[in-house]
Amino acid sequence: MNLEQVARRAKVSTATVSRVLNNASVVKTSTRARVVKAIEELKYHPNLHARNLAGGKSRTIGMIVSNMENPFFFDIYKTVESDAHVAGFEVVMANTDYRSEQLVASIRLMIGRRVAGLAAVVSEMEPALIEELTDSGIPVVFYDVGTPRQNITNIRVDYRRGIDKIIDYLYSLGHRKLGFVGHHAMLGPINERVKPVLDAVARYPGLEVRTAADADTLDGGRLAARALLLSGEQPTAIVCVNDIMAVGALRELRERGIRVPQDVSVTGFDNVKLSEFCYPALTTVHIPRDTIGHLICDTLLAKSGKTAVADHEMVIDPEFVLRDSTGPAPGR
Amino acid sequence: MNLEQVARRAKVSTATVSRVLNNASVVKTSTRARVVKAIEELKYHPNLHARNLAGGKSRTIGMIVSNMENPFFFDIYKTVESDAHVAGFEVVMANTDYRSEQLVASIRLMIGRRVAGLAAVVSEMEPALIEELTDSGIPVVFYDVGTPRQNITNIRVDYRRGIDKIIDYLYSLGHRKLGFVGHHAMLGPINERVKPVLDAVARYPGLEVRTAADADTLDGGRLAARALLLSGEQPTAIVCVNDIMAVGALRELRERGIRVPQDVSVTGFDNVKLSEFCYPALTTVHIPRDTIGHLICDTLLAKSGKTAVADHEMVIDPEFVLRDSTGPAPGR
DNA sequence: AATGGCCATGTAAACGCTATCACCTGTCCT
DNA sequence: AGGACAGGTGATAGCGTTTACATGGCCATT
Repeated sequence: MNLEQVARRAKVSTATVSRVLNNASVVKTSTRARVVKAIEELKYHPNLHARNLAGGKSRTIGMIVSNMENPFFFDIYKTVESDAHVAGFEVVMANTDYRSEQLVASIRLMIGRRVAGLAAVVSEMEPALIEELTDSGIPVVFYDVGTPRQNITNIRVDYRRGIDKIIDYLYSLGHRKLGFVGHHAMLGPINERVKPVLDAVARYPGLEVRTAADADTLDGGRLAARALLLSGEQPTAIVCVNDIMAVGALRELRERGIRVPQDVSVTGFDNVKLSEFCYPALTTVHIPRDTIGHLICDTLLAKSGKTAVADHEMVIDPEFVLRDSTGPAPGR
Repeated sequence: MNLEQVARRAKVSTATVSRVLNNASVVKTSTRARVVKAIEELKYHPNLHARNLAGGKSRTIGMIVSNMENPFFFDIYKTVESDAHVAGFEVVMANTDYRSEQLVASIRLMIGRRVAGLAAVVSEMEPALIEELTDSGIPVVFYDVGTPRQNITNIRVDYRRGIDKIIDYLYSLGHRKLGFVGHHAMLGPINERVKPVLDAVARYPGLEVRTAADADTLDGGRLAARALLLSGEQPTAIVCVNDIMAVGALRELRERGIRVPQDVSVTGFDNVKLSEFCYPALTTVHIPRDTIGHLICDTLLAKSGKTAVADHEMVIDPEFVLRDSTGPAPGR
């Protein structure tokens, strides 16, 4: 089951078998045929660990995401994987579920695997970990977190602009009492996701917002919406941190007999496929996951190859998408 | 960045460092402390490839799924991963997207990685591949495909019973013209998924069914439903191969102004979380993904350990779940 | 004081590959 | 005829670990 046995059977040296395996074209056709035959007869599968060890290089890129359950992350993963395959790379994925111990474990794992590049599409990242990654020398792309460094490239979405577009629109429809549904990963005094909402709200006279947070799932969205509805005055619009939670909110409203958008408007974020399929279809903001995926791959593969790609930081401007879940504030 | 450097720095041999890394308790506390210090100072991360090579064992289990986009697969993955972590194993996932070349590549990859166990949750599997896996000696669990062998365990869902329950119910509500929405992976003369539908239909006098197939996605469901609606007489009920496609179908009906369930009933399969959150909530059949995940892990981890678990084949009986997407046939 | 054991550690041989270098044939030149 | 050269192949030294096996203290036993 190893090179040597194949070599013996094909009556060549292990070096030659290795050449055949790696498509080095120097092997004579007849020899190659003998080797291939031996490989098949023995059902030989090269040991990837040995290969990586000996070769020193990895042809694998790692990707760490916060919550694969949210199609947003999967969409990115999918385009990264497909780009990577084209370039002859594999990608191994790790899901942290927003747990920071899991993040640490995943990063260590990826370093241990000596991946050729690492994409971290996660919402939180401690400085110590960033340090660890910097020192590892592995090319890294962060999405939405951290700052550019030596071997670290950043891709971020102008979340603030997206929120502004949503709030502008809702304000223009007469909404004055807003609710914001976020997820737990964004708790804390001043959060990347909540702050823009608060700031946008502050720009308009008479505009108010209350926030609630829960898990980044359908159920979480539902629960957060319920919390909003149960505490204080009913908002006329609920702004959600992403589409999944918005779909959860939609259900809570429906079951309470609150009509969307007649009684309450709801907005999502990301423009995940599901946002078109839920009822009513979500007004949301489009984040181009495919672009993000391509950017990640280009960066990682270019770095592991020759020169650095464009810049160390790129920001994406999201686009407003109007659908059926929003309408004029009631009584207007 | 390797064992030797750490050893040098801690003034011990590489063997001792290795012992520290592997928690062998024979190391004197003071020595251990020195080594740990050196490891941290050097930010040393053991090379997993070298480890696997030298150790011969892998502590990684592989999982291959057809379509990670469908939450059904993700749910299984998630419980497998969590069980595996508890046992100190990693899991690497591969997504085939229903492409058989990709399946072949993924299997080869897993064998190359010398995984400690492999879960194949895919819809098609050529005999040659099964052969390859058998020979590899890796413990394998198949979901819904193949037959038990030497090192192969099977888990299957009694799909037929699930379908029977759905069709019985629809028939009792007066439905006589059915539509079936399937996905491409199940094309071909007699299919595992279509056959039970045809058989069930054949049992009832006056019951008819037309089928359509498309991709296993929200869009696919929508398109397949459209095909059903556009060709021939409008069915009074649409049975879908899974929840995702059913949600797609729901949208198509909604946009055509066809009311569910007043005009047309719709059923799903799997009882994915989304089936509660779509509108109307889907009548479906529950497949316990967590049970499947546990079964997979138990089997794989037990095998790689000591004795074999229970049997070589286990079948799961799905449960009918009544919600709002089904009702009496129109005019009855 | 010599013997035996047991702990803690060191030495070195795998593990299965890749990659460098050396070697051997022939060809083709001069 | 004698080299230079190139294409094809073999030998072998790593790659970074783990894991026997060997070694050396040190204490308890006789």
